[in-house]
Amino acid sequence: MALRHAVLAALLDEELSGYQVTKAFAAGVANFWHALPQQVYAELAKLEKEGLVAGREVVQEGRPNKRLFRVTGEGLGELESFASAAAKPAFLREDLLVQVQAADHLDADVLIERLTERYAFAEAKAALFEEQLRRMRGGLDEAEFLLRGASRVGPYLTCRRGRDFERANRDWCRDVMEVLRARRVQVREGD
Amino acid sequence: MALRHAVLAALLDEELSGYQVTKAFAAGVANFWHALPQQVYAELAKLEKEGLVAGREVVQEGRPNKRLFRVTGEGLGELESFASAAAKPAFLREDLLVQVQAADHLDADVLIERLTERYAFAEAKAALFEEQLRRMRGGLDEAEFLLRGASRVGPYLTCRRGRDFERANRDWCRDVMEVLRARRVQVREGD
DNA sequence: GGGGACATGTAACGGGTTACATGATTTT
DNA sequence: AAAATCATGTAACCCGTTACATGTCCCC
Repeated sequence: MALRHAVLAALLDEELSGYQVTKAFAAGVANFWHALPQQVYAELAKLEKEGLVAGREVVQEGRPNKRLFRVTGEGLGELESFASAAAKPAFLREDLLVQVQAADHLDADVLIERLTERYAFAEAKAALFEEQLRRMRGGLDEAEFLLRGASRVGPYLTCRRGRDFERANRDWCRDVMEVLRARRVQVREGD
Repeated sequence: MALRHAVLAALLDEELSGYQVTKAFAAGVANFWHALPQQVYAELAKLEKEGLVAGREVVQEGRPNKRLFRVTGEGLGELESFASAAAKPAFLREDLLVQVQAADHLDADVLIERLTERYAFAEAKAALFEEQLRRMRGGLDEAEFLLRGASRVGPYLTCRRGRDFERANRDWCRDVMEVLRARRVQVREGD
């Protein structure tokens, strides 16, 4: 039941529409949680009914009207009690890990295709995160920003975790490919 | 729908009972997937009905009888076609990330408690993985084992990913705590 | 005698994913 | 003219989690 808290956390620093929240949670750039648009809209409706967020209609010209949401005092309380309870650690749950687990029984070429794809994805996502971090830092170097920066450090720290996660995925893909290629050569020499 | 493939992958190298598979998937040490006992038993039943695994009754003395499962030719085919399709990349989905995202609006002490807990958990899990890796390597150093080792490298490579994931979690917790503490001091100086 | 391993499930619930739906406006 | 962006949902399904259930044997 952490989606509700993720949505609340996303709304802490600025008033956003459901659409903007879904963009923050978009598959490619989600830095601290992931959710589909349908989930976000449903969760916002629930949160509003419970008084944890408040929405206001904004009439627009040239594009559809929208509803902007902000976190209420009760909403912040909900987040506080969420942070007071022990967080459940997450597990790695990647299709690719299952495939590599079976590596010794599968065709190496097929696996290398999968690893190449994942490598590219991880590289691209890490670059996106890196770009976001650069923008958040502004002109400051990281230590300076984290210690004395005026802006919020929470989003920066979660984004950094996202970047490092994808870097680790990238490096792992690279290493696994190296091993598979080396062993394939090994097998040929053994013939 | 990757649980079925995770179960198949777990059975590739040895015949196992449902209970042994659940142990392989146990929360603390799951190196490439995570599943609860109920899921494993249900999945094994389905896989057997579909002919992807074959079970045989083993009568035991002094403890309950058990059923050992092995992957059939069809089961291996299923895994092959699974590996042929593009794997969906996973997302980080950690309660703690949500909590840190909201760090600037929450009590630092409470967050540091959460981070300390997660740090200890990550450290312990990384150590477990490291121990497993050491056992798999036997006497060989890693490069030697991966290149010329006779045993299966798939499980080793996924376990290494698990270890590095938890190390990254640990280091991130450490860094975040450092930032929160430094900024707390900063705030006091600003008074 | 109690707790932990061994061994295998059923049932209910809730959250996440997939598919579908609508409609205006801006960009290519 | 087609595709992408803005903007918001409904409905069905599957999977994962939580809670509950049962019984033996071994070790402290």
